[in-house]
Order: sequence, then C-alpha cells, then structure tokens
Amino acid sequence: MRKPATIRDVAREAGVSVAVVSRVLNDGTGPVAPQTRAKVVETIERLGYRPRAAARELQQRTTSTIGLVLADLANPFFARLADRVVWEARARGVHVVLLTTQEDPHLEAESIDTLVERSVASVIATPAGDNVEKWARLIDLGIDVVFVDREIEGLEEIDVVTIRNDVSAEVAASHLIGLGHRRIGFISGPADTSTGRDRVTGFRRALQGAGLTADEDLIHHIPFRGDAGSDAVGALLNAAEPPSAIIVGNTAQVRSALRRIKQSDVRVPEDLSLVVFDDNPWTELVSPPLTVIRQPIDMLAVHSVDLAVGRAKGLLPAQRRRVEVEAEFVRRSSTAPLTQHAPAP
Amino acid sequence: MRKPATIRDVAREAGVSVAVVSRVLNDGTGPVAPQTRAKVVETIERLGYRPRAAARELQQRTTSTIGLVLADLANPFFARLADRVVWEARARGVHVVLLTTQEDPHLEAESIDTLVERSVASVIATPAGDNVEKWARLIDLGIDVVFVDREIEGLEEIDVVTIRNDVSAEVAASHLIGLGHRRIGFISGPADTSTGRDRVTGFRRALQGAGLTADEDLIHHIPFRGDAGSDAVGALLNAAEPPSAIIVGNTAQVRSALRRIKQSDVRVPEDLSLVVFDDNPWTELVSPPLTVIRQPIDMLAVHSVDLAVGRAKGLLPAQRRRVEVEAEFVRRSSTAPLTQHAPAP
DNA sequence: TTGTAGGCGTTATCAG
DNA sequence: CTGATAACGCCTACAA
Repeated sequence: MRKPATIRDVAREAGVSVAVVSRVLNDGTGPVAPQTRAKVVETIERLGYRPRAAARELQQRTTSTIGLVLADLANPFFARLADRVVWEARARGVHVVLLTTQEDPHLEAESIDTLVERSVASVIATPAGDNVEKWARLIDLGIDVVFVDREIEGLEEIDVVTIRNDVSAEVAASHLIGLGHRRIGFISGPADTSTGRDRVTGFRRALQGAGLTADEDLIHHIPFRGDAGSDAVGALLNAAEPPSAIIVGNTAQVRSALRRIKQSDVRVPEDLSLVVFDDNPWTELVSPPLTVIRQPIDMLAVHSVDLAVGRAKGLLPAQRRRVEVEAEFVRRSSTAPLTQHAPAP
Repeated sequence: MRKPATIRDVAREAGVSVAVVSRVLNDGTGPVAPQTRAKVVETIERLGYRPRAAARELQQRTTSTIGLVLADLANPFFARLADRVVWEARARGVHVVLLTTQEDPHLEAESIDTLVERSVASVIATPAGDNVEKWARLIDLGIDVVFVDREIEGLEEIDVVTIRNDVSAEVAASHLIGLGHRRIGFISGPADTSTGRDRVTGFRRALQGAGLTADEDLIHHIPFRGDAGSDAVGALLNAAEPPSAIIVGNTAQVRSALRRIKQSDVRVPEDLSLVVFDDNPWTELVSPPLTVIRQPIDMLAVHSVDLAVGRAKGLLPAQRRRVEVEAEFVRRSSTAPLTQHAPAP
C-alpha cells in the first residue's frame, strides 16, 4: 500500500513547478513548452499519477459528478434508464452517484442532503414525494435539477424530461375503444404523482371523445411498491360488471397484475384485452405477447444528461426547459376486438 | 443562488471557533459543553449548513464512497444487485458511484482510473476483462476490491462473493438427468470468464457422475452481450441429433435464447426441457413458467458491502476472504421427464 | 514560458 | 472544555 503520488511529486521528479504540471493536466489553462510537456507527461505516466478529485473539487466550486436519484432499480424501467444515464454521462466525462429512494419521501430527503454535501454539479431525479423545499434548496445552492419521468408541482426552475403521459394513455384507450371495448379498467400510479394523474387524464379524454362516461369503479390509483396490482386486478375481475379490457398504467405493478390474471381463468385476449405501460425485455416473451406503450428510454436519458450537464456548465438559457418525447404504441397480441362474452369452458 | 455556508460561517454565527463546530459535527472527536453544542446545532440548522464532502475527503485520507463497477444494468440480475448494494451501502452511511463497463475491458480500465481519482474507499465489481495490473494498482493504493458474481485470476488480495457456480450447474444437470435426459445442451458465458467456465465444469461433473460423456457440440460458450443466445439455440435445435434439454447458464442470454425457442415449433417441456440461470421477475410469467437457478441477490449484496466497508475501515483480518452463498434450484414447469420424441403436429 | 504563494473547507494537533 | 493553526492536494493569479 503505497501512498499515491501528488502533483508535487510529479513536479519534483520532472524538475518543474507544480504550476506547469497543473497546466499540462488541464491543458488550455496556460502555455507549456512542448518538450516540457513531454517530460511531464512521461513522469505522470511513470509515477502512475492521477489528480485527486477531492482536492480539485475543493478548489473549484463545482464537480464532474452528477447525482442520479431513482425510485427503484429493481424496476426494469428505472434500471435501463440508469444504464443509459450512466452511459451518456460517461460520454461527457461525468460520473454518477446513484441513490435510490424506494419511493420513500424521507429517504429522498436524505438523498438530497447527501447530494448537497457532495456538491454535485447537477441532479437527475424521479421525484417521489413532495420534498418541495428540499429541491428548492438544491436549486438555491446552484445545483441544477432535472426531473425525469415524473415531476412535482411548486418548482419553477426545474427542467423536466418525460413522455406525454396523457396522450400515451389516450392512445392506448382509443385503441381499445376502436376494438369495440366499452368498459375499460385503468390501473394507474398514486393520484399524487404526475404520471398517476396524467395517464388517467388521457384515459378519461379518450372515453369522452368516444362519447363514453368513465366508471369510477374501474379506475384504480395504487402505489408503486408492494403488491397492489394483484388486488386491483382482482377487484376489476370480480366487479358486478367486469371490464372487457384493462390498461395497466403503473409500470411497477405490471408484473403483479399479470400474475393475478394468470391465476384467474380469464383468457387474454379472448376474455380480456390488455395494454400495459412500458415495454421491457419480457413483454413479448409471455403468452400472449403484450400490447404496450413503449417509452423511449434512450431519449429520456440523452435529454436528461444533456440538460444536467449543460446547465452545470452554464451553457443553457436560463429558462426552464420541458422536453417531451414520444412514446410508441406497440400492438402485439394481448388486445383483440370485443366479442360477446363467452366464459371459459 | 446563494453560496453555501461554511464551517467558519457557523462558527462566527454561533460565537465559537471552527474547532468546536467540527467537534459537534463528528462527535466523539473531542469534548463539547452541552450548551455550546446546542447553540452550534441550532446555528447549523438555521444556516442550513452541510459540511462539504470534498474538503473532508481531502483532509482525511479516505472517503465514504464506494465504487460499484457492473457489466450492464440492463441485465435484471445486475440491476437488482445494484439496487441491493445501494441499499445496503446507505444503511452503512456510504455512497455509491456507479460505473458500467458494458463488458468492455477498455471501459473497465477507464473506470478503474476514475475510481483512483475519486479515491473511493473500496470497490465492488464484476470484472469484465483481464485488467489484472489495473486491479492490482487499486489494491496497491490501498483501495480494497471485492469481486462479486465473477472473478479473475492472478489477484491474491481480492475478496470474492459468489454463488457456487459449478455446484449450481451440477444440480441443474442432475435434475435433468434424473428426468431421463441424456443429451443436454449447455449455453454458458465466455470461456474466459469464471462463471462461463465453472458452470460448464459442474455440468460436466454431473454427466460424468451419471456415466454419461459430454458431447462437445452441445456446449456453447457465447458472449454476454449481443444476440448469440438465439444462434446457440438454433445450432442446438438443428443439430443432427438435437438435445432433449437445454440449460442456459448465461443469464444475459436467456431472453435471446427463449425468443428463439418460441419462434421454433418445439414445445416446452414436451419436446424440450429448459433450465435457466437466474430467476427474475418474469420467469414465472412466461409459458410455461421456467425452472431456474435462483441466485440470492440480497446475500450477494450484503456480503459484498460488508466486505467492502469492513475492509475500508480496516476491521477485517488481512487474509482474503471468499464468500460462497447457496443458489436455489427452483423447479417450475419447463422441465419434464424425457418422453419418446413426438414431433409437434 | 515558468515559478511562487495563497486559498478552497475540514480535521487534527496543540496550547490555552 | 475551547481556540489557533498547520496540513490535505490542487488551481490560479501574479511575478519573474
């Protein structure tokens, strides 16, 4: 266990001053004679010297690190988002500190504090609760925040990157209506989340557009965590007048919902048509392959990182930006035209 | 955008010296009178002061950050591992810098350099290539490394946390043999990875134990990335004498392999029994539900973090530690007794 | 083109 | 119990 070389070691070893070494380190900072540079570079190589990030960050005001605050990496949607964000960030030379909230506002608050301590350059987050003041404090400290996928109200200066949740839900519902379905169940996220609300809004709009009225009993707002998807499906299936189609607009609950459907004796799509939010590696592996709304995760990641890094470098106009990317409706085999209800044998 | 308060601001505001503030910050460092402490705490609260991590790290030699170097977050196995690691780390008050290698040794090498710069306390990694010298350098700098899931040779002082890959594969194969299968295909990871090798080793052992000889044509080493799983299945299915069962020991390729099987007209488990490595949220949602080897991700995470943090705090015996946790064989419906081959109608 | 010196915010070591 | 003050490693004026 050797103690790492410092800039001073390099300077001494190369027979120059620390200033010169510093200049070749971050070149463009000042002039360095070609041969001097060569000598320094060689020495750096030989000593295996690497500038110490902490020292650098202390002296500069900012960092080359961004914070990524996600709800839950076990959810494939967030996992793939993280994957792309890390990738895009690396391409821009920035590191990612990863924090998860498990949808818990308290943990989220803690995470925000952590990010302040680390004085990250900026933050990409899926807000979980209403830590409005906490987020505001970040902004106030000059740490730029980008909300991705979800958003919360009461914050002016925060960029947002998301799909058009209302439109996506509307498209899904219209598809089902076009197939003749009249009673459609909708399982959404919590009513106090933007996605939970917006998707229901779009759903309602589709119904209205078709001259239908929404049956409130068919609309379920359920938590992201836990196993409520199963219960919601159960309630829907056991309703006096059960729906002929269900849209699961709560990505985290798709699995739970699907399991419940499999356990029952309803057949998809013969007895029940199904559209779920978010495509992922297994939606086309199940039987039948699922009709889905596919979020363009790459785009979400690219824009988030662009904004986060761009803001940090101060090369974006002050005005808050809102980026809405198109989600894609992918029809597979879990949706079919409404038929006279023929109970399973 | 206010500039954040420093320890000096707090000291001045509270009418004490910075030393006192520092002591209440990390208490146990020295004595502080109760009322003085109260005053300081109040001031800290009022000013919203948070100690700056960079300054702290500069002065102390170490960090409360660990590096997590994973191959690919899009793989649910790694995603869930990351989720648990972040969780366990937080429970111990440490942060996680996440880096992905995409299985690329070059990116891995870069990642290691990054971790040196950040002077992380320790690193948890799934080694991708043979960056032996790079890893050795980390060790040499006093940064402890824990390999999880995989390992590479030539490194003495690195802790390893993994399942018993050979035994797990052996169990899977024995299960199939017990069902009467004689020709069993095995799709593994690259031959230059520990998992890729060990699983095949166990597979061979099972065959030998049953007095069978392995047909080398039925053993495929394929990359983790890309779509080779599909090709491997194709080759197996189209062999002159195709296997009656396949074990997919390459977690990342399960999906690809499964897709290919679905496209073909072989029925699972009637025509082909199937065991795959690693359980995940969708293995029981597909038809038929898959028989799997389930890795105890929680355990992998707990032990990795324990080792990483424990080492960093220097409270572990010097000797390298090797933790092997039990994987679980979960029988579902994708395996069945061998029958006379009855081609699909 | 190169070198010197001050400071970034904390912690730690001593005296008071 | 409390208060100066010297590091920690790097960057950046400012001098030479």
